[in-house]
Order: sequence, then C-alpha cells, then structure tokens
Amino acid sequence: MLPSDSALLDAAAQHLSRNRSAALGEVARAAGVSRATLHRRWPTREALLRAVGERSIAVVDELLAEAELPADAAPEAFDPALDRFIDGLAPAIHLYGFTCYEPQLLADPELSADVRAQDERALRFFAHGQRLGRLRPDLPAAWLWHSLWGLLESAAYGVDEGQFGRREVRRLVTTTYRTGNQTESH
Amino acid sequence: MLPSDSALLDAAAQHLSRNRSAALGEVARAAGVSRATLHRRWPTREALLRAVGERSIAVVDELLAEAELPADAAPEAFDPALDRFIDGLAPAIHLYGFTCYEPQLLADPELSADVRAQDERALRFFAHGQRLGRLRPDLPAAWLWHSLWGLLESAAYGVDEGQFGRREVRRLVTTTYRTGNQTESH
DNA sequence: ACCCCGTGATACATTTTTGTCTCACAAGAT
DNA sequence: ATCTTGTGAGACAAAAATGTATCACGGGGT
Repeated sequence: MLPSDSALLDAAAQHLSRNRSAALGEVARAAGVSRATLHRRWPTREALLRAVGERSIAVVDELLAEAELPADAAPEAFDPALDRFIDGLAPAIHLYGFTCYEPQLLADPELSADVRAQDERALRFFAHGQRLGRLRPDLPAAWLWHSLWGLLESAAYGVDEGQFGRREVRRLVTTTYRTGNQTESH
Repeated sequence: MLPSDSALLDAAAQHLSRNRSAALGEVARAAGVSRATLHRRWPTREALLRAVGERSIAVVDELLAEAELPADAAPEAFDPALDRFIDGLAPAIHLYGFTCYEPQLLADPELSADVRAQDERALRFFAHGQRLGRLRPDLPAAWLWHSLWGLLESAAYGVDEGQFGRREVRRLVTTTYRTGNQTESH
C-alpha cells in the first residue's frame, strides 16, 4: 500500500517540521518511500516545500472558514468557535506550523502573499472576538493570533517529547490561552 | 572595530534563529565578518552551533539562578521572580530560543544532557510556583514551562515582523501567561 | 619606521546534497 | 498469461556547502 499524495505530504511535513534542513533522502525515508518517488511527485526541494506551504494554507483556511462568525453574531457564539478553531489547529500546526516562518517559503512571492492574506483573515477573526467582548481589547489582535500559534507549537513539541498526550493538547492550550497559568485568587 | 566573540556569537545566533539552515557565508555576512574569520573562531559548523547552544544554556541558567526562590519563600515572592525571569528571557529567546529544538545540537550527548538538566531545573521553579499557590496546580509543570517558551518565541517573531515593539513584549507575554487573553467577565 | 597580528579576499579540494537517468521488479488490470 | 504502471535501487553528473590554505593589506604597538 503506497501512501497517497496528501499522506506523503503529511509525513514529509512532519519530518521537516522537526528538522527543516533535513536532506531529501532523509525525508523520503521518514515518509516510507524512496527518494526517487519523492522526486517524481515534487521534482525539486523547492516544489516540495511549496506544496507543504500550500497545504498549510489550505488547511488553516478551511479552519478559519469554519470558525468565522457573521457580523451580527451573539457574543456567546464566539467561544465555541474559538474552541473548534483551536481543536482543528492543533494537529495542523504539528505538521505545518513551521511553514509561515520558513524563509525559503516566504521567498516565494505568491506563497508569501497567501500567508499575509491568511494572517489578515485570522486577525479579523480575533478582532471580532474583541468587539464581541470575549477577548481582551487591550492586546493587539496580532498578539491574540500569534500567542495562540506559539502555544500550539509548544504543545506540539511537548507531544513529540512525550511530555503530554495528544489528547491533553486541547485542554492545555485552551486553558492557558483563555485564562492563563496563574491561580485565580489574585 | 571588530566584534567580540560574544557579539559575534549573538549576531550569528540571531541570523540562525530565523534561518537554521543558512550557509556559513550568509551567517558571516550577517555578523559583519568574513567567512574566514568565522571559521577561525569556530572551525566547523558543528563547533559554531555548539557554541551557540552552550551560550544559550549559560544565559538561561543565569536567569534561572536569579529567579529561584528558597524553599521557605513567601508566596508573594514568586510573582516578581517570575516577572524578572520573563524579562530576562525575552531577549535571550530572541537569539537562542531555537537551540533546544535543533536536532543537530541535541545530537551532541553532552549538550543534550545539559538541555535536559536545565529543563528539570526550570520545572522545579514552576513546580515551586504551584506549591506556593501562584500557578495552577492542574496543569503539568512541563506545560507551565513550555507555554512560556512558546509565548516568548511568538513575541520574538512578532517583533521581527514589526508587529510589536520590543518594549511591548513583557506586557504581552506576562498578561497572556498569567491571566490569558479572555476578558475577565466570564 | 618597523614589525606583528588578525583580517578580508581568493583559490582550491572535499564532502554533501540535489537532480537526472536507467533498469529490474512487483502488483493490479485486462 | 500478458501488459501496464509505478516503485525501489543504484549509478551518475551538477550544484552547493564546507573545510583548508595562501597572500596582500592595514591598524596598533614597539
């Protein structure tokens, strides 16, 4: 049974996410295929990286689409939307979280533009949460977005290290993101 | 005026932190020296990476030493200690935050052992905060540590992107880490 | 003025990575 | 049974990165 294109991409991304400078032979081995096969589907390293980046954007875009609320949504609707968003984002960032930092990807003007556009879309979601009174208005929307990303990456790292189970990620990230790590009696 | 060893290391680390697979010539140029000079001080890429890793550990160890509290410390002493820790960590992670993920560094048994030892030391600090009743007892100490690291990395990234000023980092990270991004009226 | 030291520049060999090609082989379709 | 299709393995060349050596130059100290 050969892995499908997307499974191959996921496996490659998973390995690259922990070693961005891994040689293609190493990536292929981690994905369970030969270097020749990897090469047939993505002729160059650049093409592979680009495919990873495009998938990253596609996955997160879909999650954003599910999370976004109508302009007249009730404030109570935001919290479950954010929950779903975090839930879907956790495994995605495990695989594709590194793409938006990768200078080799940001060098591609088209991909770079897509990343920026997605960033703005995410920012609108978080700004909406602020307008609805659910997220702190005194923090920049960009930070509401980046901090979530950072927590998810930390959690993914901890999972890789065996420090927490994949099931715990949702609780850890959600708790810290929403109410912080301090006890409430302050 | 030639940069000192530590300044050179900082400059190299800053560039490597945003492009872990940068060629040595690129690193040298970013540090303002020739490839030959870089090579004279750290004969191989591995040696340079190792020096970066060792400096990372030294810097964070010093911050930990300043943060640690005596076993009989009053609970009120923890919060300012954490503040100082975050404050000192912010610029350090900007330069050296990537080292503890870098597989090329973790391949070195000695450095890897140092990283683990430092991790345990940090864990003790956070567990102490839990015993003192300042940090949530229902989260793993490892998460209290990793989540701080992740927030600091996110903030460093945002600073690089020009989204927040260096001065804002302390407030952003501290706020989110302590009390989260949600409004308090929940 | 002279010497020393470290630097930048350059050239070069070596190693690693990448990209291309060929071929034997196995699974699945016909 | 045969054919098709895509794979793994390997050889190979090209490119990139790395490590080594040499040399001219310039500032600082004597």
